[in-house]
Amino acid sequence: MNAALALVGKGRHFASLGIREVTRQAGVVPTSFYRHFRNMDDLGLQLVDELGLVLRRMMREARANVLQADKLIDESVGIFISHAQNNRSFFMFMAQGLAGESRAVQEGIRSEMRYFASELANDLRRLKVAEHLSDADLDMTCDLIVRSVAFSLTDILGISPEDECQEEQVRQRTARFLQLIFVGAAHWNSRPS
Amino acid sequence: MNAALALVGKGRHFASLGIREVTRQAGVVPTSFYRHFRNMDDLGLQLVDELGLVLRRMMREARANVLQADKLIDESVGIFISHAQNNRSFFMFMAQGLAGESRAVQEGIRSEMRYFASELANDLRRLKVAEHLSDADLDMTCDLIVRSVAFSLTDILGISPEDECQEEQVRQRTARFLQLIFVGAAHWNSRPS
DNA sequence: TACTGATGTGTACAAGTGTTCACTTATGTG
DNA sequence: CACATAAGTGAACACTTGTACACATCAGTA
Repeated sequence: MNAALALVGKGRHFASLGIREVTRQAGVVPTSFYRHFRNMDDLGLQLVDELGLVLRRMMREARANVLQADKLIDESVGIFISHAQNNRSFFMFMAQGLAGESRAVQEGIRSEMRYFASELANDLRRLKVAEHLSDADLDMTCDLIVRSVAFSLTDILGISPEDECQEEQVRQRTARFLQLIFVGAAHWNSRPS
Repeated sequence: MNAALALVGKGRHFASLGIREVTRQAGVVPTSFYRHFRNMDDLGLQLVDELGLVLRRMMREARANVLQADKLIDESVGIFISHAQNNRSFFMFMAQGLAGESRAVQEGIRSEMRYFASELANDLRRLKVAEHLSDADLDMTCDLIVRSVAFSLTDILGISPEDECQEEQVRQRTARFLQLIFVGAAHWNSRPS
């Protein structure tokens, strides 16, 4: 699994990886692959599981650092971006998998995102942000937030890891997206549709 | 190019396609490939160009049908979704390319999206929507809109083309995302950051 | 100690891959 | 018509690929 991630991190697309290629990178003979996975899709699924762990770690760190609501957005975006930089390969795999060729992997990542969004909704409720929103509307808002941040992945992963300048740009743009969404949520009841 | 699109439409990922595979699907001998493309990346780039045409057609149709601002969102989302259904393979290619392995294709699609967002900003100016926004803020808003709609691609392309029920669901959710963003934009100046 | 289950190894094979070369066949222009 | 240019062909090359099988090595346990 680390070998596959390493290749993805080097710019390869997961869908184009072969068993031999992965085992070669792992320093192991091709046949050993079958001791652990039935095929590449299987490996992909297990990677999704591990991706879940990474995301949960990130959520925990965010919850620990974001105590009051005023610096919520900048703080969270910062944590997200630094996690994306520190686990580049994982997040590349995630970005690829969203439109990948294994339906199962696709659904797995999508489900991780849904879980993330629902946890975010819980946190916002707890922080007494957006108390006027119905549960459904809050869920919708959080879904949009998670999607926007996920899309920023393509921005972050597209720039070189040490280009502080561009990174700062992405950080600010992402934060403004979220601010815009929050403003929308704050005034949502005025147009309950 | 049609052959490659056809394979993508069948669920394959562009990054995993080979020259022989594509020419086989095209009913042509492998060597003929080199008469038209230098390699698969080249083919991908030419597909991006054609994707640009598809998007422009879509924009033209949207401009023709959205005359007044009140039904703007529902109308536009409808047009987008019907185009996505009618050019499934093209939009699949687009979704894949955003995190694909060819940096050039990635940049090409991204640039199409930027163009789309800037045209959208023009239209909104012309329709006198959000007149209170600065140019930069309007650009930012349109960027977020385009991203949200693009993300909905993964939703639409993930469901079967004739599942009207799920399609309607995606349509409504996407429209509500956009409404939320518009509400945010309408009240943006109250928190100019 | 002897055994067992998990992991890794080496060999083998048939099939698929990208790319090259010299060739034929259309198509449209002077 | 003759001719240039574009498009397609077939054979050949050196590799790579997925997968199967029998065998080796190691850890931990009874």
